[in-house]
Amino acid sequence: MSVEETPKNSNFIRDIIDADLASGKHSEVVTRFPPEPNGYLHVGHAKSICLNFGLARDYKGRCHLRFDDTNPTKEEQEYIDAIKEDVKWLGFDWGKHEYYASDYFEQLFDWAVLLIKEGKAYVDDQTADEIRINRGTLTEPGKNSPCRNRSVEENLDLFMRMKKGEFKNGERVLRAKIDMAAPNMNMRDPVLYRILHAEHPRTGAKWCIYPMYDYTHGQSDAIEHISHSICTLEFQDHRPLYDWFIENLPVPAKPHQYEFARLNLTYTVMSKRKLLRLVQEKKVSGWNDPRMPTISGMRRRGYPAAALREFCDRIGVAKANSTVEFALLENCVRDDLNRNALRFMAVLRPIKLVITNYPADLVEVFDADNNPEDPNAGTRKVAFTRELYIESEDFMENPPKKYFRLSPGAEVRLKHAYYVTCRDIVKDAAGNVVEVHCEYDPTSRGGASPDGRRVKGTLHWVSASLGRKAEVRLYDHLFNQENPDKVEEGEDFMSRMSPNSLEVLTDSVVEPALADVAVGAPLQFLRMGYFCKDSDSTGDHLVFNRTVSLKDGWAKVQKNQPD
RNA sequence: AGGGGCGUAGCCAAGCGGUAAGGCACCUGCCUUUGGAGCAGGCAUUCGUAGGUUCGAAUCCUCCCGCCCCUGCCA
Repeated sequence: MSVEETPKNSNFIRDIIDADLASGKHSEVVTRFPPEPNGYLHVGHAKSICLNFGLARDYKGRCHLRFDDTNPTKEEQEYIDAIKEDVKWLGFDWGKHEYYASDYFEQLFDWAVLLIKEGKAYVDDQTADEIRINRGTLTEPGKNSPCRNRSVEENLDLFMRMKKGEFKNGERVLRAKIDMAAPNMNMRDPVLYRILHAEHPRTGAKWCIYPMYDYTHGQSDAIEHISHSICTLEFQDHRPLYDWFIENLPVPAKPHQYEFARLNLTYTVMSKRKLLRLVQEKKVSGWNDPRMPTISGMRRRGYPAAALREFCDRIGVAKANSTVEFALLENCVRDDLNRNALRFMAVLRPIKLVITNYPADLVEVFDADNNPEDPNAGTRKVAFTRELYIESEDFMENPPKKYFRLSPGAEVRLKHAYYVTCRDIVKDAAGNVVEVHCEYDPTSRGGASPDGRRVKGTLHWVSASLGRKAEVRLYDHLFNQENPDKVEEGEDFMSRMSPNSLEVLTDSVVEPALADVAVGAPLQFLRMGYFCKDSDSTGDHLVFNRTVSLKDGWAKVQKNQPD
């Protein structure tokens, strides 16, 4: 790279790291991705994963995977397993650096005892309501707890008894003694420990008091010697508290927290709480429903991991709240799939096409390229017969201007095969066209004619007798407006769910070779979009998910035409 | 005057005192056995607003305006 060239992924965090490395403040970069295992990861987490692991990769440092498991009432082993699978699938490797905040419970407890001994923490007997009321408001200072000046001995005794399980949930908490009048609410004697008689996925019944996030995160960073602790904007106000613990405890390192704006995407919601509701209220089939913005949903939908990584690179990292258009994500997906998806022909909504001058018993086999973008992808054989299926939208009895597909008298090319001209149509009693009768030009074999005449329309097709039946699932946005949270008084995002987010086609017909493709492998159904075989497929029932449609130039032509 | 942040094109986003990168979207052409892909071109006289400093300001200073976050024993 030439010196005057700007690094393409420049962002403020890289600037900070460059400065820290140059000044000698740090000699290596150690980051961490710290999910709470209370739900599945979504594309917003992908941004954080790519940022943290990407920094570690580029600066030859390391990135830890650390589960923030301090609240056993919400966390589950299922989520831990799913998170690990998703990070791996995204293409990142934490090596041996898999940690849990719960690994540090003992140390955190000892440090809490130290704070008590130094008069910097106290046990509070107030109820949750009393604590809330006495915290004050944004414009008024809080009131000191009546327990604030307990003796060290009494605090120690009470805290030990909390640990031993002598009190019920909510009866007491341990609080830091900082400043009830601080303008930053986080500094008004924050709670360090609460009593939770709950089984923890990893520590079982060992503890009945659990540390709060604020008391846990920075110290965990320090224990792991994290150099740059990166989190989202809403934690900016917590940074003074993060620093307070680092300054007041004998921690082995002094990590620093930096904040960036979380990802928002149009036409979807991005909070685990809301996604959990969609799952619990059965609005979707599960966390990995292909319509979900979860990493597992996108994987099942057929989004390549590389496309997600590319997306995260392209959106950048900054501090301004922003909402990225879904179209950018789709562009990344198409860009990857165009290069890598194997092409096949599949007729989603079939209508029969009969070639009246083609022998009834003849089967011709043509070579079809598997990927015109990649000569190394080779070719496959496709069988051509007198009766075929074509896409019903590829025939119009009374076509509008610029429609260059099939219509009475019009000639089109059947991809890889022959030119055919529509000579007749057959309708049912209701007047619907059920068959299109054509004549083919034997000299156009392979898809080009000796006279070089121009045939603009090219249609995909599947042999009626040799094709396989298939179910095809078409997906659209889960929500019908860009920002699902922008609702009237008394409504919430659930009221903006789209009724058209899933369309199931049960009469599709596909090339027989599609029976053998692997679940999840990237496919393009010519002219229709990118697809992948779904895990619901069985030996005799094929199911395909539409990953994303192809860009539709015809739709644009129609849109820009008056009438 | 409660505190903390942020305002560069329709959407992201570089830029860090020397005269507005890049991507997506959109628009034009060309090309095409996918109306896909590809190729070429277009798209901010101006950086929330108003002043100031300077030979020179998106970059520095001041005022104002707008938006986001914070009163869990969630993270």
